[in-house]
Amino acid sequence: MYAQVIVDIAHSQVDKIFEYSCPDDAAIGSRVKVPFGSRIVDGFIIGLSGTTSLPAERIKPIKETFDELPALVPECVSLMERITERYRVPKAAALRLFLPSEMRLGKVREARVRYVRFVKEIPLTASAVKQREVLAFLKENIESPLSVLSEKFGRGAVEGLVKKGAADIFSKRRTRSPFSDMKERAGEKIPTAAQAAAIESAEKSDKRVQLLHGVTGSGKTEIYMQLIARQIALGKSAIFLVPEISLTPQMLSQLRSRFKGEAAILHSGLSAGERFDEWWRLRSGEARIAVGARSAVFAPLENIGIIIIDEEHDGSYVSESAPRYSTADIAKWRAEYNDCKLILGSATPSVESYLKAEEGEYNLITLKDRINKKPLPEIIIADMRKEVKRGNASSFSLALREELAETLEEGNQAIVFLNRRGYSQTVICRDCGYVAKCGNCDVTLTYHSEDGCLKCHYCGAKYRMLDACPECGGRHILYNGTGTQRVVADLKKLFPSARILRMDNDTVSGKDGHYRILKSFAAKEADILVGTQMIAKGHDFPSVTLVGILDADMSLHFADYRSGERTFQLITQVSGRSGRADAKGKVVLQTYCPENYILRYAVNYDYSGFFENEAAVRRATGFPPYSLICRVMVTSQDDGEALETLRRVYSSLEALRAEKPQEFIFLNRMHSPIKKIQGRYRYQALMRLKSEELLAKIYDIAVECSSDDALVYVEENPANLS
DNA sequence: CGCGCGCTCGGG
DNA sequence: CCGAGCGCGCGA
Repeated sequence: MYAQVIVDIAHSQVDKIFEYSCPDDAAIGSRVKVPFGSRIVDGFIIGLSGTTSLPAERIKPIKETFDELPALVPECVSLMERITERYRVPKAAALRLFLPSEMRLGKVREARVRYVRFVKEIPLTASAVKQREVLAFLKENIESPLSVLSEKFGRGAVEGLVKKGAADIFSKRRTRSPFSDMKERAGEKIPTAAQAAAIESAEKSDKRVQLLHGVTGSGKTEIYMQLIARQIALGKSAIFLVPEISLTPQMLSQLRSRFKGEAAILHSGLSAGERFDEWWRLRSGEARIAVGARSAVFAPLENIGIIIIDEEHDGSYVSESAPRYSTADIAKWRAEYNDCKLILGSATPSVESYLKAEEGEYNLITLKDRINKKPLPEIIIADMRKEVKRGNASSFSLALREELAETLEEGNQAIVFLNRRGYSQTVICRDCGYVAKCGNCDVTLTYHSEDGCLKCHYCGAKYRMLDACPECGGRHILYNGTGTQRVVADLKKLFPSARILRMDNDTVSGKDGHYRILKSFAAKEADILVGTQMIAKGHDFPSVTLVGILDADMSLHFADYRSGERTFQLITQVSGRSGRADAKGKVVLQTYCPENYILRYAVNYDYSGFFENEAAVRRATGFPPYSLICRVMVTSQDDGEALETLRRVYSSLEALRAEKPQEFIFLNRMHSPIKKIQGRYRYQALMRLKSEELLAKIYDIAVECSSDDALVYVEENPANLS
């Protein structure tokens, strides 16, 4: 028997299939060790054959096979081919996506627990009191973990018995089940009429992809649960994807209570061992529901009955390192392979997805009401220009202050949202205009009051706060712009007795940093939660009746074709946090341009109005989804090398344009807006293309121009152009 | 990717 | 004449 093997070296030069001889029981998908040149490397069997075209003397045998069950399910081979074709990465790089990283590095093995078991009765001397006790215990219980026995009777007694042959030690695989200590809530709910209709529509539709557009609080989660439960009942498996930040304990406990051990959680908060065990539970069939962020789309499941992507518009579904896959693409391929439905759910679908639904490619399912027709919170616009005129220079409008006071008085909770970490955005010298910047990153530094230093939000570097301007020596240092830290400080002054929590990248450290904060807020240990982006998503706080959005304009003025879409999504998502239980919710939206059409639609919860307008703008200006924006990034530690590489990239692109001028709407090259990040210089070629036709060739150019000194990569419709 | 081979250049 | 340095191609 011969095996086609991909060696686990992600490099274009060894990106080919090698043939080895193997035992007849070898299986496709197995991880193996093979001799390769002068060394032994890991590899994957992706095919088997009885014959080979190579001369027998060149064929070497596979050294060993790793797992009793092939790590890759058969579908992986076809997915791997699609990934390599679409994103132009080596086969090994594509295959690596299917394994938890800790498995490849061989760092984690299965966790094993040693057990002691009863073998036979033996005579014991009168003095062996402890051993007699152990033996009696074992006869009663047949087997028991070694650690338990050792603690109870002492290690010596146990070992004595083992030596005498009365007991023996063996080991069992242990599953490090995360969240096993979580309280379980009530199980099944009865779907509302609207939910039942949505479920039926999704199941009956003849379209592969279902776009579930439901306002915040319309009960999408329950629909997902029901859809999953039905597939599980049919003996199939399911993948449920959520943005990393939505993997809250609430959501996990809901899944656990509903599906018990059938659900396996894959996310970055788990320890390596936990992730490894959860992964194997899926692979072995012990669990059939994979829940997780982006990478869980590669879950080792067979016979998939449904794939769900919640908050489908969320930016975290695009990988930011090679291969820069789009989760929806992979999910579509898997849905095709398994002939099952893909559900995209959101309160604010991406313009791209909604357009596909309108054009009939996706089936559109709409939930226009909250559960029990609870009203959506009222959004009050606070015109900050008037506040300034009125002499109010603080970050809080009069309206927000009044609403905050009222909320606190009533014993309810409030969320204050703004999209800036730290205390103040920039530190400027008033004398000469000097702005403090990071040495590695060409980015302005942010002042953080708690440690009294300047931080770079791109590389995390810390600098000492300036006493004087390094340029002119002036001592008039100005803190410009407001961050979360400052908002907390200001709120404390306004409401001295209020308990305030802050949640942003600086306060959520470690494995369960943000769970701790959210849990504490949910337990009403604080009255006001101040935070960035990360508080916007899917959390359910029944006592929150007020949401303040401090700088709704911030994201609006970004030089990005999606800034309107993002702002709309953000306002809708954050507003959705208010008034989820019985009390009526309110939202105060502070802005300097209340007449902006995006804000108008957001205030009225008018998604279709927003969509029609936005789509018309995109069509007229030739922006995605009516075109494809493509950026080829070049980065290098050496400025000259980066520039030289960009020149080569650009001339190849120009050659491509000469071939197919009608495909290019636009092509240019430039410095990246941020010239340096983490010590690497950045240049880019930016283009707008009519279609995806030339994408493969552009990826090829990137691969060709990439070298040891300069990294070249392609981004499709990049989320930001920094 | 990591290795070995062979070619080239420079020192003695 | 030999040893170090580098580019290339190979691995099954």
